[in-house]
Amino acid sequence: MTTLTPKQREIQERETKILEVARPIVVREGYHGLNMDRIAEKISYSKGTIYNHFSCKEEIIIALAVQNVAKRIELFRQAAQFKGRPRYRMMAILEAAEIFATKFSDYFQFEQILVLDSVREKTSEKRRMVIQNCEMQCMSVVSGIVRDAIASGDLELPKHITPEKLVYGLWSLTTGAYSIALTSDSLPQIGVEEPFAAVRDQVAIMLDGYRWKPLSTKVDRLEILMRIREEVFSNE
Amino acid sequence: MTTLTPKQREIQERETKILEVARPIVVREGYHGLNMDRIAEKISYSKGTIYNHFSCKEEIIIALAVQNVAKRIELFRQAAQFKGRPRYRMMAILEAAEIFATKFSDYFQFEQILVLDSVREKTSEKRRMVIQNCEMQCMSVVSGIVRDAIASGDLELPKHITPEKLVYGLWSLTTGAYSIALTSDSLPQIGVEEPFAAVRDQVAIMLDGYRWKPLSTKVDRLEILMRIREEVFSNE
DNA sequence: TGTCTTTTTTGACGATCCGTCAATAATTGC
DNA sequence: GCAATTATTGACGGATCGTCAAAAAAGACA
Repeated sequence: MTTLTPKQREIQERETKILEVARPIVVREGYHGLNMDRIAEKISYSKGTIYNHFSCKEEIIIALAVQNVAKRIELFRQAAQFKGRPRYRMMAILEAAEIFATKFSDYFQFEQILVLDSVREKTSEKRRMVIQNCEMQCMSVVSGIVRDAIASGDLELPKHITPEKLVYGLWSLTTGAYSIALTSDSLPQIGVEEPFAAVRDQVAIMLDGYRWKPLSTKVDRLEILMRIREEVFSNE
Repeated sequence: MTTLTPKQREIQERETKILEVARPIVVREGYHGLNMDRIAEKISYSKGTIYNHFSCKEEIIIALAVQNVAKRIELFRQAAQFKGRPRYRMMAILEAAEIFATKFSDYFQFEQILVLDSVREKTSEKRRMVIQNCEMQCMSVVSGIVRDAIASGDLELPKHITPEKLVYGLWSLTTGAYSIALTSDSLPQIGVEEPFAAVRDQVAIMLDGYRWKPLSTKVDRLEILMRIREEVFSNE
């Protein structure tokens, strides 16, 4: 199990190497910039060998995405462990999402490519499941916090709204905002200079809409944010 | 100006025809399904002729998007004319966005293709500007409603929050939600069966977070929604 | 070490699609 | 009706994909 023949090691290292070479190409030149001959040349193996690892270039792109999702879960789990009331832990989650969006911004590019049906079609069920699974785990961490808030009395949801719907709202707001911030030219034009700060405000307002205590008006949000950064994400 | 030679008419009609043929291909088979030879065959002209109209296939896709954006503005303008307090007019805007997302769902597919840098790069500045311009007009309709609400005393924004930031929040929330609803498989799995209804709830909660009067708790939202549908969108 | 088997690597190849352009056809102006 | 202009055509060169038979390397075993 643990012992590998030199050959097996070589193969494994080569797979890493392929992804290492592919990543900056996709990031800098997008979907069209990536092509098999180019990778082959860069890693000094023939094209056929790459096809032994990945059945098509779409598989390489989804593999790059897979490399990142584990980090996303890790950040979310760390955030959830912040010592404080559920609403503060939720603020920590938002901070985790922001760190992920900035430090691993590659990921959003891969995701943008992968939402295209014509690309997605060619990827393996297996890798697609890994990504979906991670997404669900993240959401489950978040809905856990919502449930804690309900249990502690800090939050009372309207009748027909489940914790999952709240999570759907936050997920939509943050991913929508990050994707607009990354791709749209209109934002600075309408005077939104710091999209991340703006998102934090919007989320705070949304949680206030739920009357999730303590309300943002009663709290020094900046101070909490600093504590989160120090206590949970000092290494990021 | 108004009179066209038969030849000019033919050319104009052919351009329409190209888009007519291309649209269902892109919708059904995505970016990769669309190719020039196929269009040429379907419209019974040679490939070269298509290149007289569009410099590349990316231009065809952005032209398809352009065909729809006018409708978006129209829907938003209609919505803004709803007779009632600003918050109800904002609800009408949300209804407009929902109608656009359902009746013109093609558009979101085109948009998903067009956010890719490698695709966007090949499109003309001119068509990109048309789209951005429409987007800005829509946002300006919405921020107009926000200003009306402030003027009438129904809404008071926190110090550092501009009407545009509020619009950014709503824009993020709705586009994020629609895009997740269209592409993610996780939604039904976590128990969110009716994404559009969920979005309406989330927006209501967000506006409550702003203390935008009348609060959703004081109002029969369903009744207002019915009135909006009847008075403004009965033809949709 | 030598030989046979299995696994891995290779790159030439066919297929597809893009975008061009010189040759041809149609239209317009006079 | 003829010359000038404009539009159409499809063969072509170029890029890239993914395959596969042949060659090379690795492994098994005496």
